[in-house]
Amino acid sequence: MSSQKTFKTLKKLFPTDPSLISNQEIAQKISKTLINSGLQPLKSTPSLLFNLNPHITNLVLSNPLVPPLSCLSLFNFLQTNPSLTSHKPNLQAHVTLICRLYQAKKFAQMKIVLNGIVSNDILRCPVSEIVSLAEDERKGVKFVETLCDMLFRVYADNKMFEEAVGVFDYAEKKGFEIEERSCFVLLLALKKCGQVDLCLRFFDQMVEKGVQITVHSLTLVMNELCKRGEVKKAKALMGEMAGRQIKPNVVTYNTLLKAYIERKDYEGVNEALSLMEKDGVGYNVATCTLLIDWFGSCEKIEDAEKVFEEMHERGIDPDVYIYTSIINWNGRVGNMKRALFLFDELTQRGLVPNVHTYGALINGAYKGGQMKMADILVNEMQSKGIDVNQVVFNTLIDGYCRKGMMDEVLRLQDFMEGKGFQTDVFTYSTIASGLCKLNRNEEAKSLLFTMEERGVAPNLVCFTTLIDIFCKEGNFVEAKQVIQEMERKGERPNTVTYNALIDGHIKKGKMKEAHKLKKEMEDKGLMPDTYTYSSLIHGECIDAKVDEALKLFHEMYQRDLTRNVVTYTAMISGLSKDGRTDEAFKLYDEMKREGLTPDDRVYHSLVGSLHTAKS
DNA sequence: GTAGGGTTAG
Repeated sequence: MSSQKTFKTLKKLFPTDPSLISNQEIAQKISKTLINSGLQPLKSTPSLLFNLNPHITNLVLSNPLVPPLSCLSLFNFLQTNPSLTSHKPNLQAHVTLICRLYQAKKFAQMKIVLNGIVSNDILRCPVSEIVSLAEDERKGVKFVETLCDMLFRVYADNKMFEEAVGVFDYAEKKGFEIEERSCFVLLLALKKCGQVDLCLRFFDQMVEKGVQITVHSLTLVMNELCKRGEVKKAKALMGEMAGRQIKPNVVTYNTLLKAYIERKDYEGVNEALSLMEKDGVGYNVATCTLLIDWFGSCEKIEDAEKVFEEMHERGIDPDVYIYTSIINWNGRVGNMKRALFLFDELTQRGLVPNVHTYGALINGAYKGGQMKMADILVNEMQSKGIDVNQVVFNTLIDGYCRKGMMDEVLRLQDFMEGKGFQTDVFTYSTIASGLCKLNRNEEAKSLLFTMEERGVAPNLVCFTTLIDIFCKEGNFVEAKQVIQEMERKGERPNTVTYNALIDGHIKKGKMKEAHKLKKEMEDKGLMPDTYTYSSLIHGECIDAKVDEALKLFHEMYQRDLTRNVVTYTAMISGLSKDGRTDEAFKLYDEMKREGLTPDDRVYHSLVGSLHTAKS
């Protein structure tokens, strides 16, 4: 008897014993079942799958008569059924199924199967291996290209960045194109994971390899450059890309504007705005919000209000973001009446205030010492179902710090921790500065010194507070040590830090050292601000160097720095003491024209000057 | 798909 005959006889004798049937036949049987009745019979009669092996699985999956989605069902069943662990689909099965799904244009499912490969330690393999398994299927170049693109995205989604770049390199070498859209997915994932270096490097690679960059990728990268302080580079990149016909849009300009605004770079802001105009890029509501922030931070609330007003003329609808911003700046300058009016207006417009909006109002109320109003707002917010969050707690703590109610502060801190919020870096610096205001410097210092042991790393503000304390004590050696320590920890002194140093030196009569510090900060690219100048003007006036003070006073004008009550007071009293009464009164008028309210010190100086006036 | 809102230091 031939072996074939024996086989047939045996098959007749034992028709249900699948071990004696060829792979081909088993595959046929499973395929037919799938075609005619779907997965259900295989589920209810698992014995049909007992003799399954990788070859059979692959035969079924590649059978063009079995619908791709039926293949997928079988695949998933094998993958998840605990009694079939020995039949889990292998790499070839994955790739075969991917080919079938591609033909059926089931791209989302394709991606899920690919995801199964890359997230499985046993199946994961170089892209070339997947491609070579797929190429056997002879589906053409377009398929392999799509496969690479998709694999690239799947790696990006899984934060497997090196692997993603590996696919990019492979595709590039093979002459395949990875879509810009996919590249953007990687850039975004890298950004979200804080992998900024890799993000910037990959963008360079995209440019180098001729990926057709879009304004979205460009803007994302510019934003990352700005965030790490490389604003010039961001601007240059924008110019370079404009040369390649990639035109910046309103979002790109907003990104740049934000960077300049954060740096208080007056020239930068104006340059960005005029570039927008030149390019014919109109403002949107985000641009207006940025401008309100810009004017607000320059203490130019009227200009901020003008932006808000003109927005309507430009046909831009306000949203809750911009309302929150304008409410915030009004609250900060103590105009709670206007802030509350705007709050009503936003509600009437059908906009819904959120925790940010209430936060701005509450902050304004506390800053203006209106504790009752603040408490009412906190209750109102909660009654609307908006919970007090970490920021609002810190705002409340700051409010009580400003009132010097330190017992209440500690009670709030306990309460906040009881609610599951951490005492964070804001809480620490707020309490420390509260203690300073009460001249409890030693307690403030010890709080700032010990916060790290309590698990919160001090930041620039904390270090600056500490430096300020030492400077006020005239302890410049300790202050320098703090600077060294903060720099070791990667925090660079900013304008406020320098202001603390400058003011400390001035108070000890060290004008020369103060000017040296101003030069040093400018060399580091830090902009002296209203505080820097006010301190220096005050120092020069005390030194009776009124002309030096006036020089600084005019320098402020050239730099478009706002002169506040403190600046004017220092200058007016300097002129008065020197007997230059006319000039003093002229400044007094100018100050009032600027909308500033002179305080008692100004009057005192002016009256004093009338007695010492030079004849 | 990229950008804008509330908290801390003088």
